[in-house]
Amino acid sequence: MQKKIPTKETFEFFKKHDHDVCFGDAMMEIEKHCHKKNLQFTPLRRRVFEYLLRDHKPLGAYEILDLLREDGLASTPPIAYRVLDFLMKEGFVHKIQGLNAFVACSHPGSSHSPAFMICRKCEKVAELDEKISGINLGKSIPSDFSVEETVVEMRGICTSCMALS
Amino acid sequence: MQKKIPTKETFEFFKKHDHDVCFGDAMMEIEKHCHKKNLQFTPLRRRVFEYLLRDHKPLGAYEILDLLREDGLASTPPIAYRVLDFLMKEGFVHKIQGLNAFVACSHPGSSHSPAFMICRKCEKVAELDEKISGINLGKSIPSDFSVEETVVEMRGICTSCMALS
DNA sequence: CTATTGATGTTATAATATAACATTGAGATA
DNA sequence: TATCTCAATGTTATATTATAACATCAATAG
Repeated sequence: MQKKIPTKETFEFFKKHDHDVCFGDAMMEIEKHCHKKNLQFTPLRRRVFEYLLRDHKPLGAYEILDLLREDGLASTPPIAYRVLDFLMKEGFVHKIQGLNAFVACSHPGSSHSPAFMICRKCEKVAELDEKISGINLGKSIPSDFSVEETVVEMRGICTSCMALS
Repeated sequence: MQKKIPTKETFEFFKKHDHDVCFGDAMMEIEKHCHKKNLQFTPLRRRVFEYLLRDHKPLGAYEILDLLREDGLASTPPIAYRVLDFLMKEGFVHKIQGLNAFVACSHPGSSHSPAFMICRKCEKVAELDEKISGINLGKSIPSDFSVEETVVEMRGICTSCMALS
């Protein structure tokens, strides 16, 4: 059992937030999830998830491999892709299609069609869930198509980076 | 000058539509556009655009290169990517991020944040404009991010393919 | 005519991702 | 204990997607 942690608002990621809480929260969630589903949250999986949680910047598979190599771990492509597949399948990591990169999920558990805001300057990413974004694609589409999965990505610039220019 | 062609509804692409009209319409548009902007709609660019217009299936860059090779034309990667860049820049082709593939735009001219419905079975793609989709991301996002570009893709199954199962 | 420019052509390589198979280690079971 | 099984990890090779850098060519502006 862990202490209750205040809900964070996703779109605050571009501002300051308590990242230690954020990090610990996510770790706790994935541990709980894996325990419940009898899945192995192995050192390798933990390590990769840590890289992704460090800040809200997406990492490419080969960046992850570089980090693994620095840490003296195995670092051939399948290693990274397999771990990422696992983390994505369990809903703790998303792929950012527009960047060929991977980012830790900010709302694990909440059933989602995530939407991402990607800052083109700092490259950080914020994830919006449907309630915040007001986006719900499934409901807005024509009747001759049945949606199974959605990708929503917005490129732009975040307030912090805007302030710097 | 050309005869006025009836507006097509984008989401009818998964059903039957008059593809000759559709094709001719698009060709006319791009010719007009290039003439107006004093851009060269060269044989190579025309050929690639034709491949993309043939049906509403997205083509990968290397598929386009195969078609060029079959047609006895130059077919090294930069050829395809350059033409695709041109067609995308002018708004007549979009990239489908989830497929690493390219598709002819269905609403050239209409200022858009396109949304795509991609059938996982027949692999055809329909493009929705904001009015039809009811999607308008720019308006729904938090105030600490300024959207410059959006990617919206829906994977699923179209009526035609649904009917076959 | 020659200089510039945009388009195309060519060679090489970078970046991203997967297939196929080998090894290991931690339970389950005989 | 022995060994079976299975998921995870490790390894080798290769497929797929994309770009960098530079060469050529043809139209046209000066």
